[in-house]
Amino acid sequence: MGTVTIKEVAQRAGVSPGTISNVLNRPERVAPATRKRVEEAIRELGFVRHGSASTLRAGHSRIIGLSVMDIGNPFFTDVAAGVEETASALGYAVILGNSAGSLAKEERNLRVLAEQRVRGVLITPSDDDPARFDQLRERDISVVLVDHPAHRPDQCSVTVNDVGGGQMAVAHLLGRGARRICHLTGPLTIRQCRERKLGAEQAVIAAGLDPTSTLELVEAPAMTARAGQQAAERMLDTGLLPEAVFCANDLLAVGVLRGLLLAGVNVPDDVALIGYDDIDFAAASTVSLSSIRQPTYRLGQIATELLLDECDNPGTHAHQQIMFQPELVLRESTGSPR
Amino acid sequence: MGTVTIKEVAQRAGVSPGTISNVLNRPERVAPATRKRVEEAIRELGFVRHGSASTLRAGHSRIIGLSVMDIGNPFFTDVAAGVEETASALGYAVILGNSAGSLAKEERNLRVLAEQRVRGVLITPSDDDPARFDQLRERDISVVLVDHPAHRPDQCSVTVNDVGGGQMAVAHLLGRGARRICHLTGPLTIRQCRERKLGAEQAVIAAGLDPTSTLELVEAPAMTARAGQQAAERMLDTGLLPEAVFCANDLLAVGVLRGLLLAGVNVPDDVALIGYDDIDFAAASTVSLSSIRQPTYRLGQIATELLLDECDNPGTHAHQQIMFQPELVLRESTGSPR
DNA sequence: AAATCCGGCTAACACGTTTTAATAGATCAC
DNA sequence: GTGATCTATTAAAACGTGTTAGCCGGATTT
Repeated sequence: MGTVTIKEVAQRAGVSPGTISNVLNRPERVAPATRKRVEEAIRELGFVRHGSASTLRAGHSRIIGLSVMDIGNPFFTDVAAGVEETASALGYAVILGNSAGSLAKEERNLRVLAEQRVRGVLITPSDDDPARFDQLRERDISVVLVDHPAHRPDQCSVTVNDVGGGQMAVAHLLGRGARRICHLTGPLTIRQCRERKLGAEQAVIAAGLDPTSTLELVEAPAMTARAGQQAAERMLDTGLLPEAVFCANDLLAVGVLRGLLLAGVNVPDDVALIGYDDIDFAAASTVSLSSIRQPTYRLGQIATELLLDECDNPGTHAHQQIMFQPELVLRESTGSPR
Repeated sequence: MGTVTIKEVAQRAGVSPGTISNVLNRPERVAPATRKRVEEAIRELGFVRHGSASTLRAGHSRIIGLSVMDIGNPFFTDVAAGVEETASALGYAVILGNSAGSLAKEERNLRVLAEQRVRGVLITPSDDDPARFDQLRERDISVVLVDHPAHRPDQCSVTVNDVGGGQMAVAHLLGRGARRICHLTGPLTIRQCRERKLGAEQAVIAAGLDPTSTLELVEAPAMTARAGQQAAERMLDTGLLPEAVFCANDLLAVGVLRGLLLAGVNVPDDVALIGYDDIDFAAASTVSLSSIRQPTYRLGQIATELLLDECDNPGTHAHQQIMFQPELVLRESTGSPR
């Protein structure tokens, strides 16, 4: 039938099944001559190792789990690409789970991962409760937090400095001479939004200015282009436009841009505009968008490397909380030449 | 330690391990009273089934594989979301593989999936060679093709009518009175591009017009916004703008839009513009973009349902080649009110 | 009352691999 | 030439679950 086992390979090569296993897992322990014979038999019979049997005996699989909050968001997609490529290069497969912001779905995904006895889990948690992960770690499943800081020292995490990103953005606007800045944030229940806002405030203070008069906060109900356009329309209604707008998200920024351009406002001369994330579209917009770039792909890559190091070298592994620095990308929307 | 087995649950509930297995797999065969006792024991001990042991014994897993061409493309992301959600609801996990257009990576991904003895595979193949899938099917792994037509009647596939989509787009432009239309396509090695182009030509013929004088073909080297903008700049250089442009892709269309607007061309009054895919950004663009919408999420959903039906009911399953119809979405770039 | 049936449960083997302890053969020191 | 050391291989025992055949006791039939 379709299923050819280690035993048949052994018979074909004239050795015992144990030797086949050695060829597969510790090739250096087997004499070159027999190794060659075995490899030939494997090819002739089209043998492929039964991963489940392997996992059952070894106690752990060569699969890692990845649970993200929103598979539709380019940020997470880029992270996922980094994870997939890194894991694949090291011989690991990736099981993908999309929690879609729902805790119930996240729980269910983690349960599936536990059933599969995955080697480890990468997760961008929906909330701040660390209890769920302990449940996994009791089962010898390593966990690395992605885009979320670890609460405990014996836990790896990979994040990007959101406070620093907010600071950069607003410092840039201040440097261009803006003194009445609007910060259009997303829901402040989102940690990233809170920190970017904090960074914005710090930049104002660092410049020796008064935060309350310099920075006006507007909280959008969602981080979408539609919400951004609505926010822009409300600004226009008040009659007093800010000199610059810092959006917590490129999608918001794109919406604001559209709203302003439709009303005949000149960007960047009347109002300067900067977003966050540097999604592909930021560069392609009618007025190309200045933004804060995050090393998304690298985020996934490093998280995966940390996870697999923790799995493969449990003795020497040192838990790390890595924080990347974002990068200011200047384009037309804050007055840079294209 | 962390690992609690069926045996311990059995002891706790005062039954044999076989009964636990029955509770998990055929609950109706066990008396309500004992079932309740077992379920309680499971909860108390925090038992979770060992997926690999289960797979080994049962001969198949509760995992399906998904191999896509480009995880960064919103089209595939949306398909993946449909797959993930549908599979998850039916108790299946999804292993994600990104072939990134490389056949070698695709091969490697399929190998990993074969090792895991996945229940089935959803794949958007990089080329037209059907031999690779036969290799899987010999191992009792079902295969459903996504966004690619099946060559054989005993093979399921789910596609979207690309010829029809091209037809719709150009018919709409003709209906607005355009008689000099530019079709900006992507590389014609891509099947989808070839078919959309064919549809465009058919629409012209159906309107009783001459294809060669009505439709000008421009082939972009890539389907990106940058390539679109460059194409627009070349059109402007010639001095003779078309009355309308049909792009094989929204990203191309966004680039064209940017190029035209920067040159002071009015869209849609001077040049009408329509894209393909209806990515989120199409609606958010400065001049919102008319486009051809594909039922991406549903594509993933139906493909998954077909696959699991083929797995669970091998007797009654009827292989199907399903083709969805795309949908015309009208916005400002072809003159519709916003 | 004996024969039959049936629901509910158990015992035990099988799935394909990894790993440990043991074996046989070869090499080496003395 | 004898015993010790080392190398290449093997036999056999796990890993945790699913499944099959069979057992037991009570209910139903004749």
